[in-house]
Amino acid sequence: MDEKYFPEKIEEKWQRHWEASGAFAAEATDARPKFYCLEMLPYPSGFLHMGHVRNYSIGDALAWYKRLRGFNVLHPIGWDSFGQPAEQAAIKRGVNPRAWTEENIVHMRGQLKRIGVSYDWRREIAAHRPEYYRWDQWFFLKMLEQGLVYKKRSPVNWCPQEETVLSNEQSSGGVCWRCGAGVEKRELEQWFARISAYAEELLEGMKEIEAGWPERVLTMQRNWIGRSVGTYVDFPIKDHAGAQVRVFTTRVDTIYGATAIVLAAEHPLIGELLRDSSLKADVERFVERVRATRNISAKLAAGEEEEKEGINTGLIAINPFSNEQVPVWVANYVLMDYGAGAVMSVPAHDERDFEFAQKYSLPVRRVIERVSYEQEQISHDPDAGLDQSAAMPHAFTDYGILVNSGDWGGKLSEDAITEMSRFAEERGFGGGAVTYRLRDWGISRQRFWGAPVPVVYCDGCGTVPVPEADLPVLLPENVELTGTGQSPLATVAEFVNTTCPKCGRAARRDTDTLDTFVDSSWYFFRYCDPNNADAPFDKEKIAYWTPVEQYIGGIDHAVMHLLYTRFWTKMMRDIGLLKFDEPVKRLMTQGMVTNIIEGTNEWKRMSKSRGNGVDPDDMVRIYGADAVRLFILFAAPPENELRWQETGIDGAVRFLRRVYTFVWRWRDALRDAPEAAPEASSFGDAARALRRVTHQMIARVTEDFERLHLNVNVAALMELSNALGEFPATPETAAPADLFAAREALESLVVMLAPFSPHVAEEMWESLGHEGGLLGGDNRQARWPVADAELARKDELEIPVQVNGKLRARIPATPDTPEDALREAALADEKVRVWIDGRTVVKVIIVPQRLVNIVVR
RNA sequence: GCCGGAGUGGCGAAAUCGGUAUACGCACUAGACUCAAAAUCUAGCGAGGUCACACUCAUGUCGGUUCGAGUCCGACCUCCGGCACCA
Repeated sequence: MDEKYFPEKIEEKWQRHWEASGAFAAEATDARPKFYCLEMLPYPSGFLHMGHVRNYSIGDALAWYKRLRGFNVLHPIGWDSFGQPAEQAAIKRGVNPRAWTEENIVHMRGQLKRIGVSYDWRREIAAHRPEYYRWDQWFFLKMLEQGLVYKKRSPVNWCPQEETVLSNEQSSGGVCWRCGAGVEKRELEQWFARISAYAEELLEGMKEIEAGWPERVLTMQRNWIGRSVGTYVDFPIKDHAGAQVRVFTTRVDTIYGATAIVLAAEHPLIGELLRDSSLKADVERFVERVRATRNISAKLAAGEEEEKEGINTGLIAINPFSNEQVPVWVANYVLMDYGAGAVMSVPAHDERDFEFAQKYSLPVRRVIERVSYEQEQISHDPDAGLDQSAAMPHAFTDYGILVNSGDWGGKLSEDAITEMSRFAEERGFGGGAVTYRLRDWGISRQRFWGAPVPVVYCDGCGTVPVPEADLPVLLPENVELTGTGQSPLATVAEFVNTTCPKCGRAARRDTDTLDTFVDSSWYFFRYCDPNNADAPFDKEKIAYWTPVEQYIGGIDHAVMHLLYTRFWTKMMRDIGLLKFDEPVKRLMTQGMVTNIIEGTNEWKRMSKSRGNGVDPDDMVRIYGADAVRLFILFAAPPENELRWQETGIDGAVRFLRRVYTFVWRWRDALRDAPEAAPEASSFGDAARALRRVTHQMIARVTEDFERLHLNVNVAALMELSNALGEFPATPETAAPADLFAAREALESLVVMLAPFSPHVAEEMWESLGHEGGLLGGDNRQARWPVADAELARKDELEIPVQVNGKLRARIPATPDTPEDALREAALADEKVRVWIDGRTVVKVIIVPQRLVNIVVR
């Protein structure tokens, strides 16, 4: 140990020590309790940014804490190394995506090591390596076998910028999740994973993780799944024997108000039923126009709503409840892929139908009234007192009481919905139904830099899965990438042309690759057994390590990665690979790291293009990794936005330097400190006070670690350091009991500092006379200090005294002062007397060890 | 529009249960050391009020419950995030 704190020297030394001693290596054979601490794996863009540093500092603090508490901690890292940026770099700059990716990984791995994150580097994985992606392909085949993956032609989201299909989750809000371009609709044949089959379970499963996941992530997933309970009703079509239109509604109670049936433009019945109609041409022209405008959702992205447009098909549907005849329309506001692709239009009770009816002068018929006293009275004669001629200014969408609804009049909406639904079922023209907004996950991409879809097309045998033994289907080298919107693999004859695994004749390979979110859906299972060549992982090993105790990452994956991985886990359970339902017990979503944009007062996420980025390497060079990490964890609670202010790092450096100086000053004297705690009576007031703070802070840091209140933890460490600074004994004059108290405080401080600033903590620990490091080779033990509640207890208290809830005085007491004595002392206090003299004391409330409140009148 | 979350000093923030509001840090001010600066150390730092006390006010606003509310309940305001023709 040098006299002065030189981070660069210390940090290099301990990084080497950790690597050489395997300090962070974990095995599934360990007898200690396990803890799986996971951070979202980075995309190897080439450079670590402050958001990464924050993410990994949070995870690392927890990993260190758990290790020091005696847990066997799995803390791995890897690379989400397939994906667009590599391909874009290839197209724009002609680089080789594999070489580009590998170089980036090398650079970023170096950066991570310089920050000193405690990963078990032996477990490092990268999605773009065949040893990894062959298992993506393996899962694909398993799912194909189970019918959980299928191919279908349908309108899909197309990013014109990246020239590929996107899933619904990746085009949420009408824009590409990565590049922000407005997404178009295209009709294409694509592979889908049947996530919708798990909609109910994904919703139900949230109960299990509710306590450990942030409310907003659960809410976002709940909304995304979009469960909706309603009724479907079949409307027969007049003059077309057997033909009928199915509609879905959550408000079957309003069905007597239906004045039209409205179909989505893509509805299959349109072509079928209009064959002989004179309106055929008009309707078809309209349908074409709607489809064309749907291709551009940039408007949608801007939050604009399209104007409702429709056309009457001339067809007539019959309301099975009222037998009324209503016209069948086609309109742009009805979506084909939700519910039944058709709705009953009830202008009086639905805003959208109302707007549509206004435009096309469709009748508005009120069938629900607000429940009021008057309505109660007329409920025997439901249609009495209704002014049907009165124009409604807008739709009435609340529940209420049915009117003008045949035999159902007078019923409350809630009851009518249940009863009418049952009625429809009994009569065979409908029934209760649950629909979900969640649609299947499109997993094929027209891109090069991904895992090839392991499927072969044969003229004789059709679609043939690649046999497991032939995996991996290798991504070819040296492919020219032009970015034309075609799957680049289609241009590689040696790749495309193959033989059919079934009949052996010439056949063609599928030229799409898998969504990178497939890679990230199961990567943390692979960490448990990263080199397995026979299976994605050994079942026993993942049974030991998973589920993940704590997952840490950005909120941006709330309904992408975090939904897919839950689905993937359930799928793996169903094919017998594991035995639980939810992969992640606790989730923490860290806040953004922002920096001010020069010349403004706007704080925005750090980014190179905005010019407000801060390079972690620079910060480490100037302040040291320990100070940077400490500052990041101290500056704000982990889930809040963190505004980058470099003056704050100075504070962190000052604190580390102060602690370092304490160690330097005391280290020699402490060698003479007694091993065991001396008699209680031998401690002086100052030593007792120091021990009190020490044990109070141990208790606080330990509790707050469980809640990840890391910023408060750092504050507690600073308080402990302040207490050490105020300790009047000096190394030269200290009595044995003083030395004991000082060592206890200093060692507790050093150990508790390790999760935040591990290098300097190791250095100080060594300097205090300990060998082998904090996680010590053969000497693996739980070094986290244990709080002694007795020692933490104050022996002299100042009890606040309130009069009518207002603070008026403080009286001295001890923890065992009896209540009677407290009451007496409070009532006798001079300052209190001023407020109670001449009044009647009604009662005195005493909260033991906390306060006295005198109630007077 | 619907669904979530949050409003506390100049700033980042703290306050398991309702029990001394503002811990810890940053910035700032003054002092010590120094020829000087930096670094370090010491002290101060919610607002009003006072020589100093006392006292009054203060956790977005208004009301309620309670001996006592940053914390619980009701209404409202503002900000942030998500979804968005989902029938």
